[in-house]
Amino acid sequence: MATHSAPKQPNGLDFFADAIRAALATALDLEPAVLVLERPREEAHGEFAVPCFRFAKAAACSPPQLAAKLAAELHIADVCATAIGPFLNFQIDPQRLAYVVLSSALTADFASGQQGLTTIVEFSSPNIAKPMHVGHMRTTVIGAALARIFQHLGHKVIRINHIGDWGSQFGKLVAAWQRWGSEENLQADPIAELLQLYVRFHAEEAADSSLAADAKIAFQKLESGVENETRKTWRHFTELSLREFERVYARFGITFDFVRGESWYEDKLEALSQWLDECGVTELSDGATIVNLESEGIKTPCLVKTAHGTTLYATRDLAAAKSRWEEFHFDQLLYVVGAEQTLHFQQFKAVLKRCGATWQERMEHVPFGLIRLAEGKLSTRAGRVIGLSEVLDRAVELARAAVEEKNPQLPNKEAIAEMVGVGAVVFHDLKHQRQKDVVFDWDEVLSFEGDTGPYLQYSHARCCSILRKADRALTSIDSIDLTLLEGGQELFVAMGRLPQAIRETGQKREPVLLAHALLKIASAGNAYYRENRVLGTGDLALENARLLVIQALRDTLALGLGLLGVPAPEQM
RNA sequence: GCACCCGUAGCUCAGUUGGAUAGAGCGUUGGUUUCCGAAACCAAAGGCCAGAGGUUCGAGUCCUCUCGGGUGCACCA
Repeated sequence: MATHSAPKQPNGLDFFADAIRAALATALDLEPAVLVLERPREEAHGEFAVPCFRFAKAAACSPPQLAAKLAAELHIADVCATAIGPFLNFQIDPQRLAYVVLSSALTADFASGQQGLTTIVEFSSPNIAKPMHVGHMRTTVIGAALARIFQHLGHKVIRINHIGDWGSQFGKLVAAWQRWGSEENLQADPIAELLQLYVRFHAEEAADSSLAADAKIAFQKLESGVENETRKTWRHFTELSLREFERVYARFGITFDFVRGESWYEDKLEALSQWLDECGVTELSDGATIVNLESEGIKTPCLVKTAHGTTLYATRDLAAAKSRWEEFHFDQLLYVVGAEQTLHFQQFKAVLKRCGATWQERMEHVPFGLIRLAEGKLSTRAGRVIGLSEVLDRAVELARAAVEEKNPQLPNKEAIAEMVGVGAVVFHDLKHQRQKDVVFDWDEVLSFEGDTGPYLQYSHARCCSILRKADRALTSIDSIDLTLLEGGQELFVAMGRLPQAIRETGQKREPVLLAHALLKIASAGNAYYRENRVLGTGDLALENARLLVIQALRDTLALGLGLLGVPAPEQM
């Protein structure tokens, strides 16, 4: 399975990187693919660097000698090679760099690719009957960003929301509902009522053993497949919850191709059990059905059925995986799920491996670190939660105040505040490396200055503002005199690196790479239009040239923000 | 007890698959607005990359151990 995405035409700095790699490969008699172009530490040294240490031995000379030799021998169009010690640096002709980067940035498929790969991203996956809290933020935001990025890279992307709508917890919920439920409260605020029931169940469970027994029976009734009162209640809860989730997704601008709860795979569970038996991997242990995984180096066996015959999380995930494979024949299936479930994914992949399902290699757990509060781990039961809507509301509220203060004359301030607030929250999440735990800090999430979503949005809005004031049709790049552009090198390089950043974001499943590439672009952009005034210079040719840069910058920021899921208002 | 993840500036984080003098933001200090938007820009100060060994031309990055934080380890999801 290929993981690299080749753009239709090398764009941005890839255009030069490919040429450099090809020339270097010929000179060193190597495959271009093995040559990794690095970035010189000093920007003044050029756009690309190749340390010559590893090639020196084969060339029978010292690294500095090799670097010097290659610098003298290589002839690459519009690229100048120089040696500094053992480092071979490449500088792109500024004129040519500006042309290539600007023209690629102005095309709709900038930094895209074309591949027929099918990528499934499973993300968000909240549990019915509980509110979405900050803990759901990471999977939702990271998953949605990865999905958009793979789509941009040319994959056929299938987004699946694997709603937690099945399992013994619903037996508990139904049992609690039958004892204490109030239809009136449920209508008024469904999630709050369901949450209250859930919390109460756990509070009273220890003192009243009949509760757990009732819950067990309720789930058995649910799993029996027979239409009954229990099932009706469960379906009602599900519908109410989904409606709540939809509201949050709408604010994030997220849609799914399939909202398939665990229950969707209900009728596939029996066949799955049979399949596991046929594969000869199941065995009984203390009454439960398990798959021993010691042969795969995993000590804990995978439980696929409880002693009282009900299915488990792993059972349903196995059924889901198999069903997806049969339906989509995916090239990759990414599970954007918290790192605390690493063992679960190792186990259930190992089960499939034991069954001879080679396609399990295409499945990948994309783990992320926990969001914790300063007071400790999030806990729905303990009431230690911050609702996702609450976070968004507070961010929007602050954004509203900021807009009111900085730009009171704007029309549709409310819509802009929503975009800024949501953008701040989303970007804050994507700014962190996936695997690291995040301590939730209101001040940080709600900050609009520095390395933040609103900073990127501001840069974008500034470009929009300049273009709006110029109020003219953009001249074609080929009729523009790019020699008039003196500065901007840093900006062009930053923009030119976007294709690589997007590619790597996909390969490493790490949105922080794109986030940082965008910050660099915005920062270089802010410096650019500060130093190079666009309008009112009295030189029309110069204005048009700079306007083109602003247009390319705006398009690039809009592209990147769109991929991350940060809204890009034209004014703010 | 075993396994996995994390430890970089006062704080929050990057660090180009092992390369050149470790970079941003916040905060601190100082500067920039008769000029396309100051949610911005410019500059200064701030580091024994948790600690100790090892691997090699070269280590924040790889290996081993120690310390500190987090997570998981059979009928929850």
